[in-house]
Amino acid sequence: MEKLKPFSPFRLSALLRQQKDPKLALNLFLNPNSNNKPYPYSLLSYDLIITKLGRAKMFDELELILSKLKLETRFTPTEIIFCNVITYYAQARLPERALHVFDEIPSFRCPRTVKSLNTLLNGLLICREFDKLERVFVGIDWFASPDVCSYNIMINSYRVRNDMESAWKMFDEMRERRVRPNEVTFSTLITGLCASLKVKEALRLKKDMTRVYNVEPTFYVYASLIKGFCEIKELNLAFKLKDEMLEKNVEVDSAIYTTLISGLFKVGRKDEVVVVLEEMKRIGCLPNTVTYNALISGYCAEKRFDLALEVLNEMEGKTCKPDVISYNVLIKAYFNEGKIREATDLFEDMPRRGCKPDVVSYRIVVQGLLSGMKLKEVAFILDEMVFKGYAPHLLTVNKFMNLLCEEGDLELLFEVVNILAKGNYIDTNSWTLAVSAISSNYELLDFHDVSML
DNA sequence: CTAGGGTTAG
Repeated sequence: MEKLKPFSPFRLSALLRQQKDPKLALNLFLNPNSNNKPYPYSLLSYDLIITKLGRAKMFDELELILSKLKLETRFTPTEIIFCNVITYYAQARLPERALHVFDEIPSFRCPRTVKSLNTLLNGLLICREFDKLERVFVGIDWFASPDVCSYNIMINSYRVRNDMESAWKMFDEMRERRVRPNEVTFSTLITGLCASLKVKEALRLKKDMTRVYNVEPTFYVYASLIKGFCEIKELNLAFKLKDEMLEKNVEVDSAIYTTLISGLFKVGRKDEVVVVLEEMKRIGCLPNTVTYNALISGYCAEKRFDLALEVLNEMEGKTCKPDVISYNVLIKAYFNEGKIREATDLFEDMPRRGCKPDVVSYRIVVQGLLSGMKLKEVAFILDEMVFKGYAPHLLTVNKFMNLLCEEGDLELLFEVVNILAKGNYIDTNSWTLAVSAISSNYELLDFHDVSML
């Protein structure tokens, strides 16, 4: 085998940067030369390989690199490297390892600041480790003095738990400690208020943030408020906020417009939807697939299947193609209206139209056929589903098997048991039910193989 | 990659 050529540290970094495969990058990193002299790695090459291994969740290999880095004496690693590692562990839901990395930072001769502390706080929030989060925050002064970002993470941790009272306590504490709230602080609080439908209160806070704290509302503030007002059916106020965004040159994107469109449908003002679409066109905001899906969903709710189909067909000629959700919405709506034929036709047409049905599509079809008492068809779809490795919904399975028992269709029940057993999709209760139904009546079945039971 | 948001299916 040809020996690997030695690389200069500069060349090694360049090669690492362009190597997409993390395993090959690791090989490159570990074997940069053919002689046995210690290799003069650069900090950049460490940074590159750590990033690649972290993104690939190759944590054992990452730890190996870190242990090498710990022995380096020619330079001091930057704190940002450890921030990255903490975040990789957090995203992989490994809070203990994230904590461990934080503890180890000093042993790399790297000073720990509020930056890595905040990364750790946010990592614990990502992992939903609220107790650990609180414990770190309470002892925070031992490491560093909390800044506005630390407080924002804590406020957000209470917001995700719908504990706005504690969020406000944090807000008070930060002011006592002379940490000035910023636009993130207010958008987090406003989002929390809107989520608990205290939209008017949220609007008041938007006024106060400018008047009292001299912080201008951001895109995030508007997005939350518009959603909030749509939810409480105050469409006029939602539109007023959108106009204010345009006035203040805060970018209005298609998601904001989509919120407004679905809001209009919800209050039965579907005639105004076209006006919104025209405005989007006028200001150069292109509707995306989600916008069109909102239209399909809205028209379906109005039982205007003709219009919904029109949108779907229009999408097929556009750059934003219909996705699996477009079809699922329409199929579900057909079933709800008892239009079983239309629903199954569209479902079966999906592959030809270039869209693969997903587990949700199958669940919708099973549920729909079951409601329509198309029991043989349910069994057929279940078979296809199990073959594709999609898990049927447990409650639907139980309902179906119960129904077959009640109907006394033991033959079909037996078939369904065979299908579902392949994917191990039968729970204990349904097994008991099926076994007792079939075994107490097996002489009625026109086949004899019940050995599998 | 120290912090925040909104849209469509189940």
